[in-house]
Amino acid sequence: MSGSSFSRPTEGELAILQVLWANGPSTVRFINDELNQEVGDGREIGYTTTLKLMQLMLEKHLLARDTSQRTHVYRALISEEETRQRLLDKFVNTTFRGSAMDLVMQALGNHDASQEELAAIKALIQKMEDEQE
Amino acid sequence: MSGSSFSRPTEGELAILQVLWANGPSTVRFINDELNQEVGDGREIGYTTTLKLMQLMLEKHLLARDTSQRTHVYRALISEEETRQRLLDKFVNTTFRGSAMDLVMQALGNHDASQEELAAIKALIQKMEDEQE
DNA sequence: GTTTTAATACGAATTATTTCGTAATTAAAT
DNA sequence: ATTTAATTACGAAATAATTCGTATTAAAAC
Repeated sequence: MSGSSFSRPTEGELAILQVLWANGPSTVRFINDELNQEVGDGREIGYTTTLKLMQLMLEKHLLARDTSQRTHVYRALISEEETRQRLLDKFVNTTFRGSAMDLVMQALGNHDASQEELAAIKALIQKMEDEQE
Repeated sequence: MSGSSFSRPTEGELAILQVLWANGPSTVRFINDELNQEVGDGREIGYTTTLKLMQLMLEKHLLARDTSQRTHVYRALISEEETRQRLLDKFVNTTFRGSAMDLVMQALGNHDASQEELAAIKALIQKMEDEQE
């Protein structure tokens, strides 16, 4: 299991995947709109820029598309879960020298967690401790 | 506080910073050796490649150097803590849609944590709950 | 049916990052 | 002193990622 070989998505590719994961199969137009309405500096991403990137992602087998209609509908070929895990592993290695715990501690320490969130984490830890024996 | 403006280090730059953070001020030779001895594919990073990158980092004010000796000694101008936090924020936003808790849960879930590590996290959570009131 | 609008395809320019070759310089070794 | 080895400086090539212009085509509006 898990020996696949798709390249890690770049930042731009990831942004597109996020839209697809959040909204399901979508057109280039929709994705480009979504990317642009993320309030920011004012920089606009051109339509053909998004189109080109998605066409490249198609070649890399990150996406597939339905071309039965004139307006093509794209969908993600990799899951959010798998991608997150892959990027997380990489991030832990490069930024936290491989220590996932250091990352957890820092992520916890610098964000206000709600009561519920803390409870969820405690529950997970409890479960891990139970399984540990 | 904290409104500084250094650019996020690239992957290559980060690797160099890691060596400097771990070993303190170092020469190009030492850093290049460290980077290469990370067992891997066999790809060797050339000495001048590392040198050039470090010279560029100098211009970006990521590093400073002591040129009193023929062999220059470089040191990091940004802290590991600050850099980790900056990269972590970015990573949470791009990969976990801003949810640090999602990241924590996934990082916890996919690594075997030792008893001590779990205890440390529990202690931190306890502290946060106490402070929450 | 003609015009307008919107989509795709594709090449190429731009920008960022990494890589290295070569020359010049300095120190060390012989 | 001369040779050898190591270092810095610097330009430029190679690679990766992003961006966009323009031509073409298909549908929709008129």
